[in-house]
Amino acid sequence: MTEQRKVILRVLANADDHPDANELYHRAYALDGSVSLSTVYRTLRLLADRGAIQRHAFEEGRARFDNADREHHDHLIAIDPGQVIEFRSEKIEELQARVASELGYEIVRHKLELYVRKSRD
Amino acid sequence: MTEQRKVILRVLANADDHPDANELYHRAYALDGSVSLSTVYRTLRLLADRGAIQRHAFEEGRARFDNADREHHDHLIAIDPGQVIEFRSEKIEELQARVASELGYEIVRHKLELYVRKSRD
DNA sequence: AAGCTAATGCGAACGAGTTGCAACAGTCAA
DNA sequence: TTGACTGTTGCAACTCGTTCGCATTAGCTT
Ligand SMILES: [Mn+2]
Ligand SMILES: [Mn+2]
Ligand SMILES: [Zn+2]
Ligand SMILES: [Zn+2]
Repeated sequence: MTEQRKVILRVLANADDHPDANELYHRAYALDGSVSLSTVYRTLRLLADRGAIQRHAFEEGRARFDNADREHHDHLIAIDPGQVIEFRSEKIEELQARVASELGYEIVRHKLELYVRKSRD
Repeated sequence: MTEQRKVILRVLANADDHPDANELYHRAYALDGSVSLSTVYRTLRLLADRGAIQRHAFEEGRARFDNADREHHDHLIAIDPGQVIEFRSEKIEELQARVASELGYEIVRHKLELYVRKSRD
């Protein structure tokens, strides 16, 4: 376990938003100037492959990351400010499983993203 | 309306899968050698901005396109062969709206993708 | 302390998509 | 038929997030 990985892991653990690789790099670099962007990318890939963190590809190119070991949840993305809100609907999860099952499949993973704006009423 | 756009539109209309830009380029080029990849990209963006076609970003980088004027549906993606199956669940749509509404938002668009494998039983 | 392995920083390469630009095609008015 | 105007094209060069090759280095194990 190298120093760089420790720092990146610490930054990830303390993140309560959904930072992208570059943002994580800057936060890590602020704590330890020996962290490079390459290593951030490599570490993120490693952790995502192991399932230790979650990689999301919202609608804007770069990937954003969810810190470790959270229970499953889906995302509601406010379009104007780009804010990401988490939610979980047991009923939706259940219905998804039913849809898949009726077609002869079982769900391995899924992605549900609601792009929203504040409702005016 | 140029010849190139006519060809690209024809290819799109005849596509019953979810081809990416490069695949659409090859299909169009086969019909008319004067179609370039740039024009395919430009035409796809134009059509997507107008809402005439749908752009999807499944989990593999490049965008895939749904041909025109279909009613809304979501996707079930079989992992092994990469096959894409369409479905629509009125109940899920409804629950999504409710979740958003309870948080003070209204849905502008959403993305629901189920990554599945054939269930063995 | 030596040796081995795995991880690092750097810069170059990648791939999907976009863009600047000069050539070109349609459209319409004279 | 000509000419001018406008929008579209192909091509090559670019962008941007991410990955890779490689020589160097850090961290274990002995
Ligand atoms: Mn999240
Ligand atoms: Mn579809
Ligand atoms: Zn879910
Ligand atoms: Zn839907």
